Amino acid sequence: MFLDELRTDPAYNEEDIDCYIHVSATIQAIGGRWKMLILWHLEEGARRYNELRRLIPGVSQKMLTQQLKELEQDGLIERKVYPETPPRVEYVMTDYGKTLEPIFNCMYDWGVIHRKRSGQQSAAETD
Amino acid sequence: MFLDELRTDPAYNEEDIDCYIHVSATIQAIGGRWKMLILWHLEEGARRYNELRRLIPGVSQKMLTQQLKELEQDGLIERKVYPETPPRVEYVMTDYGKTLEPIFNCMYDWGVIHRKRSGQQSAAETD
DNA sequence: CGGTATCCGTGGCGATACTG
DNA sequence: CAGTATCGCCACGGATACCG
Repeated sequence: MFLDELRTDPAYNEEDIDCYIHVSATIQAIGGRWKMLILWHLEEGARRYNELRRLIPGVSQKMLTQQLKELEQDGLIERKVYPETPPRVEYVMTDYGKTLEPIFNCMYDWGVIHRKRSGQQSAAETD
Repeated sequence: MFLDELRTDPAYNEEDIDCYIHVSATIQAIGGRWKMLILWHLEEGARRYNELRRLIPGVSQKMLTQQLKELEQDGLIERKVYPETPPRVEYVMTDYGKTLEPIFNCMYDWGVIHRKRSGQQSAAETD
C-alpha cells in the first residue's frame, strides 16, 4: 500500500499516519453500499439470509453474500448455521458490531446538517 | 433511487429511512479515497494545488481535481483563485468542513479497536 | 501553475443459471 | 433455503497529452 510512501514523507508525522490508518479502516468496514442497512436490521435481532434480501430491496444475491462475508470477517456480525433440512442460516450482530453505534450517531447528526445544506445550496445559514 | 422502494416497504418507518439518508450522505461526502487526506492538510491551513499533490503521494491529477471539486460542491472546502501570473489557487477548509471533526474523532476511536482486532485475528496482514 | 480532454485497463456490480 | 459460478456492462480511476 502507499502508506509506506507516507511514512518516508517528511510532511507526515507518525500521528497523522496512525490517524489515517484508523479512519480508513473504519470507512472500509462500514462504507460498503449495503453494510449500514444490514447492520441496521441486525441491530434489532437475528435475521436470515432471504429475510435480509426482502428487507433490503435492490440488493443482489451476490452483493448481499459479499457484504455479509466482509462484515463477518471484520467481526461485526456472526453467521450461525443450523444443520437442518431445509438449511437455516442466521446472522446476528456481535458485541463488537454494536460498538459502531456512536459512529452512526455521529454521522447521523452531521448528516442532518449536510442534507439541509445540499437541499438549500445557496440559502442562508441555519440557526 | 431505491429509497422510494424503502418507503413503501412496511419493514421501514420514516425514522429509519431518514437516518439512512443522513448516514449515507455522510459516507458519500467523506468516503472518497483521498478526501480524508485532503481535509487533513486543509485543517492546518490553506494549500495550493500542486502543494496537495506533493503532500499526497499516489494521487493523480484527475483524482485530485475530482475530489477537490466534490468537496467544494459539498461545501466542505473553498477554492480561492488569485488572478495573477502565474495563476495561483488555494484551497481552504470552510467552517462547515470543520464540523466534520467529531466524526473523524469518532471513527478514530473506533478504528483503533478495529485495527487491533484485525491485527490479532489473522497474523498475515495484507495491508 | 493549475488545470481539462482523451484513451484505456481494471474490477465492482447486476443478471442469470446452477448446487447442496 | 442459502448460497456459488459465470458472463458482461460500465463506471472508476491511471496515464498521457494538451490548454489558459
